[in-house]
This record gives sequence, C-alpha cells and structure tokens, in this order.
Amino acid sequence: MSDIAKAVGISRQALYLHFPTRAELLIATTRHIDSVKNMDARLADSRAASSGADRLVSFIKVWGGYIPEIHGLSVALRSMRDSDAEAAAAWDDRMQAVRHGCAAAVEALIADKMLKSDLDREVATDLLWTLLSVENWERLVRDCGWSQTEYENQIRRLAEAALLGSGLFEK
Amino acid sequence: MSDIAKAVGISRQALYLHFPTRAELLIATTRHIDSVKNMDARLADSRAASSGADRLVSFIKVWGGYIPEIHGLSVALRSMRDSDAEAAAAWDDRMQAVRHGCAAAVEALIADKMLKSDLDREVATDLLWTLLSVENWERLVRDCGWSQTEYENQIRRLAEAALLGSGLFEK
DNA sequence: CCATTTACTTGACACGGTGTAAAGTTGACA
DNA sequence: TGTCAACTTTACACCGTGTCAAGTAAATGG
Repeated sequence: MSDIAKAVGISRQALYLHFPTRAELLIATTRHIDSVKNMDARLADSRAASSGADRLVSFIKVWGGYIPEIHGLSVALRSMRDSDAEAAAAWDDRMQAVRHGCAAAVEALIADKMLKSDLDREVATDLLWTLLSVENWERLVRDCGWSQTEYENQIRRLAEAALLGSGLFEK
Repeated sequence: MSDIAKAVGISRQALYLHFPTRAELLIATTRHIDSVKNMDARLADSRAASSGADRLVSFIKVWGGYIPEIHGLSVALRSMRDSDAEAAAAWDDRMQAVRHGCAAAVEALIADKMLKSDLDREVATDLLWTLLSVENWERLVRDCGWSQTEYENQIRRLAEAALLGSGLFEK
C-alpha cells in the first residue's frame, strides 16, 4: 500500500480513504482494467465466427491475448486468495466469465457436430477452461520462454486436438 | 509457525531451534515427503514400460497419482514463492524433476517414432510438463470437482492427443 | 466574505506473523 | 557432580495492514 501511495503521489492514509482494504483496491483495479480494456466486448467478438471451429480459435486468440495484459494484477489477486475471501471471489468471478466463454465455444462445436463424440459438454468445457488458465500461460511464456504467438498457436493446436472430432468421420 | 509448534507439542521457539525459518521447514518437509513417499523410485518405475506410448501413460499415472499426496505442501511452498527465494528454488527443483520425467517420456516417443512429426522435443516436453502441472490438477479436481481417475484419464487422453502421431501414417 | 466541506496531511498506535535474544528448567550421560 | 542438550518462558524488533485523531489548504456556497 505504501508503494502504491508513493507511486500515486499521495500518503498511505489517503489511499485508505479511497479503498478501505488492499483487497478492495485490487478488486476495483480489476473492474477498471476490464472496463478500459473492454474484455467483454472482445470476447463478444469471438461470437461472430461462423463455424464452431472458427469460434473456438477466435475465443482462444482473444482470451490468450488478454492474459498478458492482466497478468500482473492476476498475480496480486491470486496471491491473496487464501487470506482474503473477497479477493478470491473477485478472481473467481473473472474466471467464471472465461468459463462461460469456454462453454459457449463448446456449445458452438456441439451445434456443428464437431465436438469429439466421447466428450461430455461439461468435461469439454472444463478441459478447455483448464488449458486456457493464466497459470498455463505463465508456465509456457514466463517459465519456458515461449513467445506469445508460440503460446497461442500451441494452445490452439492442443485445444483442437483435445476437442475436435472429425464429425461424421470420427471413429 | 505457532500452529505447527502447537500441533507438534513444543513451543514456537523450539521449532526455530530445528528450522531457522519457515521456508527451511517447508523445504525440509519436501525432502522428507519425497523420501518417505519415494517419488524418484515411483518415477523410475515408469521407465520400465516397453513402448514410448506406454511409458507416457505410466508416467502420467505415476505423477498424476503423486500430486494429491503432495498437494498441501505444494500450496504452502508456492504461496511463498515471491517472498522467499529459497522456497521458490525448492519448488522449482521438484518441478524440474518432473520436467525431466516429461523429457524422458518425450524421448521414448521419439525413439518409437510416435511423436507428432511437427513437434519439437523441447516444445513437446514443455507442453506435457504444462499439462501435468499441479495447478491443472487443482483446477480439475478441486475447482471442477473431478475425481482423481477422471483427472488421470482425461489428462492422459489430452497428452496423447497432443503428442502422439500415428508414426508413418501421420498426414 | 465567512463558513463549511472535501481532500488530503502528519503522527501515533493496535494487531498478527516472523525471527532474534536471553535466562531459566529438566533430564541424561560421563 | 558437572555438563550438555533440548526445551521452556519472556521479551522484543521489524514489517505490513488497518484504525484513529487532529490539523491544513483549497474549493464551494450562502
């Protein structure tokens, strides 16, 4: 809190006049970033795709490209998950939004009969959601040194390999 | 530290006589659990498999089954990653051991010409390592409510879909 | 123009957790 | 009997979060 106050150019106490707790500051920051970067609108774009497979690809591109922009905040929010229930709820809320995007993409695949025949919609959604986690981005981009485009390409391939059946011709 | 001391039945200070810092206590716990549960030996078992594909499956089974046993410790160790360099190093060290297992499995696939032809050994290792992260286990088992066997089966399928080519017949 | 309100300041303090330090107790072993 | 090792109690320093009180400076409004 003192670091932030210093960076902003006000006293630590003045910061507490605006945000009662550290958690609420982070939550407000989340909301602010979401509105500035307009995550919902970007995700909505991915709904424009015609086929289910295209929709999957564009959803992955949109969300995958969003991750680096929110990564710093995500670290802060997740690090206080266990000490602050409100922060945990704020983070989970954002993640549920992503999950809804995943569910919608899976639904589009089902509509196109492109989802692997032995995959439940719930299981498919969970798998896609897991693949697209911030943690996986961290591991591949930060720990393994992948570029953002490598990340996006491989995760897309992985998601396709995991979810896409060849429709009628699938064995 | 006080909680642990209480649980052990000694004073907080006596705990500091054994472990100079909280981080060192967790690191020692890691070592102890590894020796008690014998992770290395279990991983070695997966090397016995004849084919590369079998080896992949058995590695996933061994490590995937090990995750729940170390999960609590893993949470504690990861939560102090940013505040304590030694704890971070201890965790990274264990994860590098897993990565070596992944690399060995990928190598076995290459030897059997079963690795997807457009996958680099490094990229394949990174992907497998990422799939098998504790974080993905947490998401699927804890957050999504999957059973351990569901987790193991789906991750195995996912790894196979991601890495396995059909050898000569791969397009 | 004066009074109030608003946004901020400084300074102090409580609390919890980690880690340090010192002095005292207990029991075993030589 | 003396010494050592393991432990105890007590106290304290440091840091970060969050609270509280009193004061200031500028804008707003009757």
